[in-house]
Amino acid sequence: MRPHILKGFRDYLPAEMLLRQRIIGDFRSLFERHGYEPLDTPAIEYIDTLTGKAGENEKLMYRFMDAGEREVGLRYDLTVPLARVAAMHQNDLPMPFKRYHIAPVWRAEKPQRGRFREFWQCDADVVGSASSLADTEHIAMAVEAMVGLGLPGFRVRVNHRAVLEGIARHAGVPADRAVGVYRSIDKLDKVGRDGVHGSLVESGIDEGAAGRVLDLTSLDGAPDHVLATLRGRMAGDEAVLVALGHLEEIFSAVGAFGVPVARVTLDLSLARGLDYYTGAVFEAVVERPRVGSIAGGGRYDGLIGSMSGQAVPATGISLGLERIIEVVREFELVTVPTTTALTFVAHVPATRSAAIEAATALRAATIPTDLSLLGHRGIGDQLKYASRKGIPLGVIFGKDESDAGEALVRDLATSEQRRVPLDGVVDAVRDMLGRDDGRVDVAAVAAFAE
RNA sequence: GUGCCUUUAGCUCAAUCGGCAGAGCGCCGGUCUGUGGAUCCGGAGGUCACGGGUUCGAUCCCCGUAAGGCACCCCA
Repeated sequence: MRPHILKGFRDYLPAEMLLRQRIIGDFRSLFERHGYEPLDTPAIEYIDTLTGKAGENEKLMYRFMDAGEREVGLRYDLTVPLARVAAMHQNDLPMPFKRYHIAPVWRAEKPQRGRFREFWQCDADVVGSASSLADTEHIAMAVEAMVGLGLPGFRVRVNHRAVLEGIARHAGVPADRAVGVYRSIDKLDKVGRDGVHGSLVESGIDEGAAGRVLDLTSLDGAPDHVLATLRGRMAGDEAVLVALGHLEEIFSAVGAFGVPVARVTLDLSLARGLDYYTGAVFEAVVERPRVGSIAGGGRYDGLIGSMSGQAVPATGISLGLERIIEVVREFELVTVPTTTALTFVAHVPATRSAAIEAATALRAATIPTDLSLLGHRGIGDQLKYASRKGIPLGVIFGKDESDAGEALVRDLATSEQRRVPLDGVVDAVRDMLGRDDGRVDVAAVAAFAE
């Protein structure tokens, strides 16, 4: 049988893994810095748990029967499993419960750049708080994640489901047509006013309603100004006024988190697909490369209650690892070492024991050390191998030095070399690594001023 | 899921208007007699994605499959 890999699934070779792990590590520390706790859940859930939440997207769900005739599915996102956990463990989780979850999810999409059938999401959610502060913190964390990596040109668009519903209602769109309307106006960016108008009319919305929807959703300007305008137009619609209040709180508080405020915009055309959203929704996008949204999220106050029977408010954000990596690659924002070792211990047959002992001492000192497996070949070949792998330092056990109870510590990039006694190897290595530990080198962060 | 494009050595790409496929880089070996990334010499490696068809003969034409990509749909 010839080796094969499924469409939309990938192997991650070491060079790729080192970059992925670096970024995952960044996100994990970001989440923990904000007081979120780790959670993991099974890849597979009962199909009942997964269905009825994501609307039309469910056609992309991997579902099958397990060997015990149970109908199961691969998780489609990390939010539904969280809701299940929250519903099952309510009494064990002090509310508000803040958790992060970094793990793969599966969707049977047609693959494209930045779009895979197996991909990783990095989620942070708060369960048990209806406060807009939770939503704001998530937006701020998304911005911080992107600023931290130096992503140029990203924007976070923010909207509110109830505002969207209010707009449709005020425009005179029949309730059963509202979802189609959201879908159309979501493309405002892409197809423009005329395009949206056309598709609205085509879907059976009358000209007047289509015009009113467009007038409201394309309101432009500073968020507080737009929100004030909407307040005037929607006076008397209590649900909308409450929602507008939430948006006002978000926009007035986000600056205090230290994020560049210009990156966060109110966009009344933003709809977002997943059916479970009930409140504020957000999405982060970049113009280049064209990989769609790189993060998204929102409030879903009804989801947990649909499983436990007890209403629990919740909100969260999801960072799309693969798409963010696409941007990082496009602009070469992060360089990671090509290998894990910082030193390479070379030796010849006569010095093998001394080399093993030195490697053991280096490892005990927590310096990642590659003990040469090429001791039967010349020192030159061994150093060639080490430098090809990108290991910064070589520790060389030649016959002469070894007889004198010494070894050579060599900087493989500059060829600078020190002869040190055996018990001084660890210190010499530490010292030479100190100047350039060969590790992370984050490129200069792009300017975010606007 | 729909439409279109792509698929030649490990990588990036040539060529053959249907007649036994090439380069650069990389890789392996040697040279350079304890230490490399240079030079020089030599070498391995391709069922031209896979399966069928047309043809005396197909990598090149036709059909199908797979993977990658673009648009749509949707989305991280």
